[in-house]
Amino acid sequence: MSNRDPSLPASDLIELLFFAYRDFISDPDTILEQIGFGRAHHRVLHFVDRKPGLTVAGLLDLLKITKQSLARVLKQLVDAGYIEQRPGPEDRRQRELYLTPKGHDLIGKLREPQSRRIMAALDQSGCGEEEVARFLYAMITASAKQQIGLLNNGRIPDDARAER
Amino acid sequence: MSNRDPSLPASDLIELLFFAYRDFISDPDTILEQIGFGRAHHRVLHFVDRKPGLTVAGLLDLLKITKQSLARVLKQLVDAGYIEQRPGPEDRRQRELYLTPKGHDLIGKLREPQSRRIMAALDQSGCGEEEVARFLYAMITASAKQQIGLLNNGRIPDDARAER
DNA sequence: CAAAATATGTCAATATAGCTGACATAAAAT
DNA sequence: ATTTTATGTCAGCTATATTGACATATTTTG
Repeated sequence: MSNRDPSLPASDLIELLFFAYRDFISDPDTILEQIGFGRAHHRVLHFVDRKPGLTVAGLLDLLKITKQSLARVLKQLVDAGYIEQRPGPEDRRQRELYLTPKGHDLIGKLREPQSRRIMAALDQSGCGEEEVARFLYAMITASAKQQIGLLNNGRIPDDARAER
Repeated sequence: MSNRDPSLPASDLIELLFFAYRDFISDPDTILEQIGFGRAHHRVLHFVDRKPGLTVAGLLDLLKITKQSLARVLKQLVDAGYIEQRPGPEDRRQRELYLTPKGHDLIGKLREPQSRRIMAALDQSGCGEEEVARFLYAMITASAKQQIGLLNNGRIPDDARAER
């Protein structure tokens, strides 16, 4: 009954991933648009929230973009009062990044529809959160897994360790 | 032990989805870059492969981009011999789109690393393909689900129907 | 201590992929 | 015959990325 090429399994999943991610990412877009921000701002807010005190270099490493690309976005976030920069306590060249209350508020609002969509999908599909987390974690390239480890202070998401 | 806000569950999944999708999409990017194409070309090839004879309007609807945005990409694909346009048999204003052998070859090469990554992730995570398909399908907005139905000739991916 | 390396910021030019608006053409529908 | 539809195309705009060059403050190193 399937019209899929059996020599290329997972072809369905390729397409589902495209649609799922597009719809998933479109939720916060509406909110961002209203305040003149884009996805780039969202990502910065997300990671600074996840790792308060993250440095500019750390952020660049996570986002895998250039300093110049980050500069504009970060400046807008700082100027608009969503992010605060503090000189690093050890190394005063560094700028540690922190969310302001306004920043916390925004990332919460952006997270809300995405969280809601995920919870609904888990519910409808009958999949467990750890299960899906294990799959997604396994989709990630090794080098990025390290970064996730750092974000989680060494804690690996759920039980991805159980990789036989 | 988690540093997650319990009022916002699925926060882990939000991040995992970001990394997973980024790495997933980066696989074909390398191949595309070598021939001067981008992700937009990939998407067009994918959907024309999935639904041979797709019209321009149908494609616009799937991609949710404007005619003007598609124009450049489609022209390049046609000019370079990856896609063939034929006037619609019923309505001669329409341009039905088909992959040429060269187009089939390319989409196959683009699909390969993605397919490989997915299969490896299913294997490592111990998740079943249908399970993951059910979750991803549930992540998709209702209107887009209809389009997937059309692509599959009415067949709903795996058993997403079993949505209690 | 002087020199080199590092963390960050900034200026300028460029590319890609999207957008809106306007208008053209051919074919179909009314 | 007129209007609507499917498609194509021109022009200009935006967001987000890029590279290269250079400036500044601070830390590290010889």
